[in-house]
Amino acid sequence: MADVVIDQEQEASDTRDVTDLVLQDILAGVLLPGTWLKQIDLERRYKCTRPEVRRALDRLAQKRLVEHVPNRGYHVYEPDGRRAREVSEIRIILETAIAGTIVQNASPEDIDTLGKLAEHFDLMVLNGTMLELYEANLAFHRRLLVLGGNLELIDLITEIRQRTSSAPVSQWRTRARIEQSGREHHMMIDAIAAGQPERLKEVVRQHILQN
Amino acid sequence: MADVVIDQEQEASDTRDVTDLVLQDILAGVLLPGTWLKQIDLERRYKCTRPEVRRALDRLAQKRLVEHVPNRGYHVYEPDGRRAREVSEIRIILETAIAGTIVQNASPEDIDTLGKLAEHFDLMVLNGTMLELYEANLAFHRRLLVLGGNLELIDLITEIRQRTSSAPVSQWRTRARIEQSGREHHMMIDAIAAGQPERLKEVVRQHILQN
DNA sequence: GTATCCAAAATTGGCGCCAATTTAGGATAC
DNA sequence: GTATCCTAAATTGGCGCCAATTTTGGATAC
Repeated sequence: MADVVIDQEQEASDTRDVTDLVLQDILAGVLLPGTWLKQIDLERRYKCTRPEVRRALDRLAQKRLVEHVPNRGYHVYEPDGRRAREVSEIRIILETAIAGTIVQNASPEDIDTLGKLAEHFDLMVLNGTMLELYEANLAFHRRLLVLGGNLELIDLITEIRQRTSSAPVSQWRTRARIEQSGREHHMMIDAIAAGQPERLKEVVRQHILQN
Repeated sequence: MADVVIDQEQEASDTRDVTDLVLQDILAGVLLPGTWLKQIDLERRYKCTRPEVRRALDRLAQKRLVEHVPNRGYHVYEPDGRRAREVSEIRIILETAIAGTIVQNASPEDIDTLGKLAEHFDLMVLNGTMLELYEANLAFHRRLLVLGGNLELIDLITEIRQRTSSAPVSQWRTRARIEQSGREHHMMIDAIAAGQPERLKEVVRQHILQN
């Protein structure tokens, strides 16, 4: 397993927490699975102190994005096929479960908003960075879930979604797949507009399985 | 909001983590909602150092069992009706979703094991402490979920189950309700033995709603 | 040439100190 | 007697040091 390579210093964006910064680098594929996260490296990389690094690592270990080996350190989790499959299954259960409510609650304005977010995603596919794309995707799905009316569920899905994304590169590698994701977003909106919950469920299922 | 009252010192069980100790005291209702968790108090109560206390508090805050107010401290979350309802809804979604798989996978030995665990729960209703009862209940449900075949799902349910338990006293207050829980466990087993997933789902739904 | 052992360097992780902020209590003014 | 301000005590939380453990590199023996 390779160590963290500090090739370029990153601007200290003081507003955001170190935990988020590390998390984003893992999700963006900058910190690859298996990478040992040495405290000194992170300290320099994110221009922060030792305790901050340790807090971040502990939190990420709690979220099971990194593994903690006592007296050895922390390293990014290796992709686990079984686990990824199980998380997908859970996501399908949760996200299809509220499809009915979403279809019921969606007003024309909501559908319009979703359309804008889907188009924003398409735009980021062409002109955005990996992170912007990731966030555009998150924004669309978050807005969709809001219509489900269960705030706790949104947090939960956001959380478990991060658990699989420890292999972001392998999942999002092909442009064709990303473009397909964009099309599926519009298919979801169409299903909602048509008032067809079953169709929405099917698209969501495919969307999660193909990610 | 009252502060932590240190009436009796607790034996230092060195094997277990401070986080778990605080967690259990919250679940057991020793640390009531609203209680301010002062670092010095916890330090003395659990015979541990300052950094250990802080790590525990940070973890519990991540799990949203306590709330962190910067420069003020941490306090146990007040019960939130909306949130409790939403968590119940999520639990119903997840636990009924795998009912079919559970019925399919359950062997006669599994049913036998479940029966023993259900009986153990009944026994604890009579002779056990609140914590033992809580753990007996957890053991039964965990064994049940194992039959669902999704390990990730078990962890997830265990996790979100803790989120509502911030009001353990109000939920488990009456003995009648606890005994009803015990009966429902047996009803679940019966439904599994009879190979009736729909009946299992219904019992699970009621079980969660009445908790 | 390869395996083993030992020592030095590096890394993790426990712990306590102290500054910054907040809270409580009392003195003063009205 | 009550409200306001100010001071002192208490609490949080940032930060760095140092011991314990692990890893690495090299010297030695076979």
